[in-house]
Amino acid sequence: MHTEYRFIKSIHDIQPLLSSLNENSIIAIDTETTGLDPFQNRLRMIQIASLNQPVILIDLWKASYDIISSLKKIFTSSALKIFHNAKFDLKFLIKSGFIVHGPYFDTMLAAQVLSAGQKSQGFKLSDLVREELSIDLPKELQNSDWSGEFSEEQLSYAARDAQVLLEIYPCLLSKLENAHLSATAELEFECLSAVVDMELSGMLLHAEKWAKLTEELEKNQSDLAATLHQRLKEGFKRIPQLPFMDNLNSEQPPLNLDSPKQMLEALQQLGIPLKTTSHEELSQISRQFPVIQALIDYRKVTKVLQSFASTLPKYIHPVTNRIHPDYWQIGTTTGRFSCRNPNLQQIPRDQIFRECFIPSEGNLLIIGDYSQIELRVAAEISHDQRMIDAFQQNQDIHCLTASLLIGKDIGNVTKEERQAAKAVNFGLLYAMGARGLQLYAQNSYGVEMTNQQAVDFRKRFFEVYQGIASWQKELSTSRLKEIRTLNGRLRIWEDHPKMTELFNSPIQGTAADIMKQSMAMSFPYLNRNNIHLIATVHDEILLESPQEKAQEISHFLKETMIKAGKKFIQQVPIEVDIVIAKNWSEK
DNA sequence: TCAGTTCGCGCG
DNA sequence: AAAGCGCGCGAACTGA
Repeated sequence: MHTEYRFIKSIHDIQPLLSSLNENSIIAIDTETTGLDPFQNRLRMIQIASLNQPVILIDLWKASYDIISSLKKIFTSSALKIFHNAKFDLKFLIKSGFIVHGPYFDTMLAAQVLSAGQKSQGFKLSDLVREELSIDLPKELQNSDWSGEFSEEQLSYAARDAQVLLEIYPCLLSKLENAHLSATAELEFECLSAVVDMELSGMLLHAEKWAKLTEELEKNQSDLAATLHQRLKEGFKRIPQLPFMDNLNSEQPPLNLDSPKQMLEALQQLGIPLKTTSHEELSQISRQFPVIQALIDYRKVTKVLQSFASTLPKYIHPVTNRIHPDYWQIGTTTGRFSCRNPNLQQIPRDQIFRECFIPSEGNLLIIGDYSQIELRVAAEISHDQRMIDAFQQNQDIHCLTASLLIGKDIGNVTKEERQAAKAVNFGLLYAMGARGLQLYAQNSYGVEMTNQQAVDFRKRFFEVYQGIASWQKELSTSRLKEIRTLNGRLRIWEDHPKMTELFNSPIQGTAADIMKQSMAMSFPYLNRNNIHLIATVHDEILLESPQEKAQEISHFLKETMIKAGKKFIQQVPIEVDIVIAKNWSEK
């Protein structure tokens, strides 16, 4: 494959492209950098492809002032800008001082939207080119070095990567239209700037506080390990013929407390009836066996220690002193974000962890949280009149469920009853069984219920919320193999889906649509005011704002989040809780 | 030995 | 008839 290109030497070489730009222009942009980290590595080359023109290549390290200012004009023009994984290029462009304006078309996001959750790989540029153009791109230059002189081969590959974007774009565009996925893709593209800002901003961790916390947890862990050993030993003393006895008395670590396999074996030998050592099974018998409670306690602290406490500091960036995770816009089959390196979306809720996430000097956090968004979406989608009425009358939905289930006046519902109803609401919405409900209520909300109670609650729930019941009934008899969110986001299954997945997908997915809409809608204003998005956790947005602007910005965020919700949800009001805080634990 | 899988568990 | 869904991560475990 040969690509015509022009290596820009002077302002005259870039003039044809610049002067041909208008609001209908379409350009494809790719960049080459000296590495993957926008804070430590440098943007070297920019390639721009446009219709009926050779690809232009600009060596940023040698570009004159004139060329740079031409580039600035190109990036802020209203031309459609096509990228593959725009997030990467945009981060480098912004760190290099460029302002880049949409509209964007991201070929990677487009392909992911089109795949509708059917595959998790195969979104590399070369994959798309093979699929859309039936062309096998020659192998990428292995570890290509973009910090020295360019070879002819490097230049030609660089140009080619920009050129093919222009060629696969119409294919992807028409596929999106045919699949009625344009709105979904548009929303993803409109989100891009917000996601870029979020990754560049990252979050600030109070490192000293965190270190102290880690120390305490480590002490805690060794105490709990000792307790667990002690309890195991006590158990085996009563059954002295068991082989583990010797082990436990020796100096060597008797058995690996972290090994599910070894623990299962040991506990079974103690006569404790277990099939696995999952928390679910353990929690049921923790009262009868002190050793089980000891294992649960040990595991809890071990988990947070190895997953968070000891690993998080490794992610503090040497340049910014902040943590910059990777967000994946289509990291999940339903449309939610996923987050990695580290996954800030699963920092324990416990105050001792979250209070370590703080704003920088002179700033405050603004935390916006959609209230019961999935239940509101469910009411909207299922048209359940009782649930819709409840939300419209601003009733507490969990109290309402409690009062309806137990036939009590809504004002007399106790805290415990509300907790139980919360479990019922969230569980049964996605068709949890009675057994599951019972365990879920216990584990998530500390609510004891008998199996019979769970069966009754389940029955009552569907009598009371008939709209939910008939919506589920309709779906489960439909034999559908695909389903959409309220923004038209599609999920397709290869085989017949589990009903539970079919129920959950449009609800979780619509909530994700709303979150993305709110990010897209709020970014331009935030950006103008120099306010940064610093995280998003499914139904929650975090901003960092100078103290003196916080009031105004929090008001704006709340209104924008509600406005975003209203775009998809009309029958039910959207509620957003806003907090201005000195750390992440204040919610 | 090492890549891939499973278990268990943190979050929403 | 019965059925929680969506992730990422670390350690243990499996298989060639």
